[in-house]
Amino acid sequence: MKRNRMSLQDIATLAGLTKMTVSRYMRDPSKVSERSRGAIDEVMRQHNYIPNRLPEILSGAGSRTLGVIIPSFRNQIFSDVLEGIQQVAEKHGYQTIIASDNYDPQVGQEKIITLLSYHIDGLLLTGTQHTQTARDYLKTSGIPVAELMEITAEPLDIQVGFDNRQAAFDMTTEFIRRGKQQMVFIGAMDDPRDASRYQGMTQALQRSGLSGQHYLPGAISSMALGRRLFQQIITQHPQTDAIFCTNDDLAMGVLLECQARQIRVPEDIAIAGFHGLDIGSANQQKLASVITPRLEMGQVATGLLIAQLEERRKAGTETVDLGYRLFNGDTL
Amino acid sequence: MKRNRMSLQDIATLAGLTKMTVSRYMRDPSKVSERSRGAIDEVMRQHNYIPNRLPEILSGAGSRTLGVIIPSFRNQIFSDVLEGIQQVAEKHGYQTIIASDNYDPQVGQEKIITLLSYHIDGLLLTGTQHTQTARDYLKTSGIPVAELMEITAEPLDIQVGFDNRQAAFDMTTEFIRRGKQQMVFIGAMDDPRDASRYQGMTQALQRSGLSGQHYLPGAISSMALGRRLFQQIITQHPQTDAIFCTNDDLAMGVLLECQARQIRVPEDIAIAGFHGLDIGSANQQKLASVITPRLEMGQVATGLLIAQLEERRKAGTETVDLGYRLFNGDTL
DNA sequence: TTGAAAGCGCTAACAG
DNA sequence: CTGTTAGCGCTTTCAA
Repeated sequence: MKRNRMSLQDIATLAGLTKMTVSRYMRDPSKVSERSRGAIDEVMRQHNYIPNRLPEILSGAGSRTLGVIIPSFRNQIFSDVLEGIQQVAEKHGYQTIIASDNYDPQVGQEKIITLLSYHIDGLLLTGTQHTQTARDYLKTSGIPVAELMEITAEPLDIQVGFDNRQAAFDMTTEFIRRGKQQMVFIGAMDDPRDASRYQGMTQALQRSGLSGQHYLPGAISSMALGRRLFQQIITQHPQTDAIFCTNDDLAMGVLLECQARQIRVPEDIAIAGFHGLDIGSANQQKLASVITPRLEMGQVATGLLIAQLEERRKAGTETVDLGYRLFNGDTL
Repeated sequence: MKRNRMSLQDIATLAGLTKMTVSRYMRDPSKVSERSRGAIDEVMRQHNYIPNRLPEILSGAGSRTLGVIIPSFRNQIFSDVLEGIQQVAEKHGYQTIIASDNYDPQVGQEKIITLLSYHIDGLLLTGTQHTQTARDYLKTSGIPVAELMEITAEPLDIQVGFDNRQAAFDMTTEFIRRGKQQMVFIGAMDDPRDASRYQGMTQALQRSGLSGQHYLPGAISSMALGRRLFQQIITQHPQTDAIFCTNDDLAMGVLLECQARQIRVPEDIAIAGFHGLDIGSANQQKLASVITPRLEMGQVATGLLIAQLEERRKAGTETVDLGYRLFNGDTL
């Protein structure tokens, strides 16, 4: 019932050896004599020794720990990415320390510094929007960084994502091809991904001499939010014939509200979402969406990050575009 | 571009002081002279000093870090709990290290030991099913542990949850009150919560001289899974008139499949889910469900855990039952 | 107000 | 095969 945990020294004393022998045993039992092994085995079994990773990390060995910062836990998108990260990290024996920044680069900066103070070996970030201070710290730290979900011209190190702008451009083009003319974009937290998607839509519209509206609630997406926003939209812009949402839950909310109002989808109003979530594809009337590789982004980014760490090469920058797929469903 | 990060010593040398003075400055700038303060300020600004938390933690101060183990990131239930944990941890200046055990107590045991080796101050676990070895390590470590999502007779320290069995009992009673006789329970990963819920249903049925079926796919719940299982159920037990699911996504899958098959809900088949997710309550036909306090469980458990840590009292065990609410919706 | 010494628990390097 | 020494970078304590 002691306040202090058992140390290697304690084990060694109990086994009549020095901590060095016990240390060797821990890393590779075959490196100590049969005799010692038995003695240590016995003591260990009785005392639930908890290894202490800190001294080793403190003396400059790696920590086999990756930092992860996501905007929010309450968004399935990032849960999927996290799952991918965990899978690969676990496979390679890496721990993860996860923090969330609530979509705020300033908070993100603090989290980055905190994670660095724990001696993480590498860092996975969402998006490419970081404060200058954060960039400075990251450069000083010298650890490899992976940015997920977006592709930009200037990766810090590793970048794994897809082209949000192009995806929205393509989906919008599909709306137009089907004769829709009065499009509205519904965003959520107004993060850079939302912005790129809106930009893509605008560009596609412009190419056809059209223009569109947009709603940026600055809130986390949900079905309830989608319903609420659609009520607003249909009042303010009754001529709307197409709605493109930055997330499938928003789009499902819109779809349900259309059903409630006897608005025909897609004849009166066409709807598309983003990400290709279960919620949309399992629906009776399948939701059109841009299917994104969320799990894969986590997996690939973590794999590349660990590869850099293991090979101890600080390779040049590396960008992987995992692409996306348009799913037309029944709402387009 | 050095491989080694800057230490307090380095800063001190550059500022013409000793590391002790810089250390004091870091904790409280008013504890050093105006002169020193200026010198340190200046050096700091130029070098992005990253504090090193390890030495302090190593020498026995707390780490202000909590460990968290959840079954999976791909289940909104735990994302909500996580969010609650993060909110409170952040407010009190605590970091979290999060791991997932894929619903496997054996994996959970490993994760517990790993987290302990990082000197966490406290630990939040999902559920109350732990290996004996895990229990031994936890006791030896002496840190306070919070168990979430369930209420049992023997908490380790803190337990924050609700009565899964009673909740299912109550919901089943409601089914029966409405004349349903042929109930089927759909579980997911067959974790102890699933088991308690199934038990609650069985008890309520027995009280009325009824019995029920159950399906335990051993997979993570999803709408698609719900649809698939319902197809099986309706084939194998065509007389089924009520379906109770351990999660709302499963229930929504069932509901959609009913719609596809022109089965009237709730007249032909009544449906209820569990947790009260957006997906069910935002639906046109509102899904009956047991509404659970997921965010609150995370918040309350973390608050209690931190309170114990700050007061340095290893209080006796503490159990908080946050309850649940039945929502009858339109499917009952 | 500042400095010097000791120590947290481990492992790398070197000896025996 | 096993032991000894030194050191990672802080903070605590004691001293000046």
